[in-house]
Amino acid sequence: MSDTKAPDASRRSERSRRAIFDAALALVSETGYARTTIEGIAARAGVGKQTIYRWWPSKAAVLLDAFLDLAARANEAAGLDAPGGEGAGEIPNTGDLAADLKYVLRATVDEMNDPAFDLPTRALAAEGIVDPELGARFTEALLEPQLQYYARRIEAAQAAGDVDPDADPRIALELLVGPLHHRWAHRTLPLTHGYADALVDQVLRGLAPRP
Amino acid sequence: MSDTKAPDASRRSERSRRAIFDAALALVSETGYARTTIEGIAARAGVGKQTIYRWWPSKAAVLLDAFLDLAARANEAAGLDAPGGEGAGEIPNTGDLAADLKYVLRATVDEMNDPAFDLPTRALAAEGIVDPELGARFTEALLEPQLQYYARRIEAAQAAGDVDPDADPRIALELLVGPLHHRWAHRTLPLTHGYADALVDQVLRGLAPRP
DNA sequence: CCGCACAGGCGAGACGTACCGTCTCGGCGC
DNA sequence: GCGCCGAGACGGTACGTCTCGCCTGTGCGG
Repeated sequence: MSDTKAPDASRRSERSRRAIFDAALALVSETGYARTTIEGIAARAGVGKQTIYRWWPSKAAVLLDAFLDLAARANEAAGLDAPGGEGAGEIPNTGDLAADLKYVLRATVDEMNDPAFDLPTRALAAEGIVDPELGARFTEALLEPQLQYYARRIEAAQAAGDVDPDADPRIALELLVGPLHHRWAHRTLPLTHGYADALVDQVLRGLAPRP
Repeated sequence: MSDTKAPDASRRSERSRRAIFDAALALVSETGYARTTIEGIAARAGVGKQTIYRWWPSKAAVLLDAFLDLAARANEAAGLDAPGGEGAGEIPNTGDLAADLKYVLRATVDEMNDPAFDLPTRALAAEGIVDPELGARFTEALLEPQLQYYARRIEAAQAAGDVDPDADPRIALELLVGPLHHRWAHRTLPLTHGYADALVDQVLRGLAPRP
């Protein structure tokens, strides 16, 4: 109904799929997203253009899948659930909420300052802002799982009595992540570890249990 | 040195400049930013392509200037001076900080839910995320003046003893604006007046003066 | 203060290039 | 042998540059 024809996924070439991901990520990091073309990806991957058009609706969709594949493989290679990277994992719970959050936010700051992560992420975020469908996939597959880690850590802190049980964990988590993304997106001020720490301290003050 | 040739701005046609702004804004709101082309703007404005390429480096730069021009004229029409935000002005100071902030954040929520504001802003924000030079102009001319309104209102609250004098107004303001932009950009959850209110309440709890 | 001369911005559109998205081939692997 | 594959031709669109005369604002000389 929606598509006039559906390709047979069971006969899909895994070799081509991976080659397209590699080529896409390489071209974006080398020449930038804007100058990366589908024809260029196809040529670099040694693949026919139709093979890309058959499986993806847009250049951004290719890059998103390439990014997800990269994250999945990174997670897998990292063994189990060692935290830190963008594939990331659960937020540590040492019992010191402030320290745990600072650890994670500092890691996020480092990622945002790393061009290898920064450039493709900017391309995807920008496309997602304008294209609701792609943005939904981006949010669902990459952003929201990340946010849930914060939610669970904050709920654990509530259970431990470190955070006001009446506080909304969702708002709390957005208070941590929103300002960081804001500085990153609009480049208003530099992203430093000191900023991450100050942010955590200020937010936590508002989350303290009431007497 | 930077440009091989600099056009003579004193001989510039004001009529063409305005026609280009009008055409750009009309086309973006009618057909969307992605489908808006420089050739289309030129044709709609009754202007040669070269006239656009002579004065602007990119489609996004045209739209940014058109947006700024629109804001400037709106401000002018709104009465006095007070340069800065698109329609905005100084944040009211009724003595009730929470109420004042909720008023402004609710207005921001309304703007973000208004397609006439939402669509072109998304286009500019997306372009600014990817293009540092355009992003800097966007931030400098539109975003930062807006943020300064918050800074001044928060500093006034500090002077009045409603906010901890040790709190950093910059971080405080990002705590208000960051989460809002985050929801807007990534469409994670709906933007409502209730959310704006909850945000203000939570942030203000962390800003209360200490005993 | 006026009118003439001209540099240069103007509308229009031709031009070569790049990439789009579609389509059509054999060929080859599942 | 079905259908995905690599390869690439194809028409279409928009890019950014360029080349026309036309026309207008600026500045000079009277």
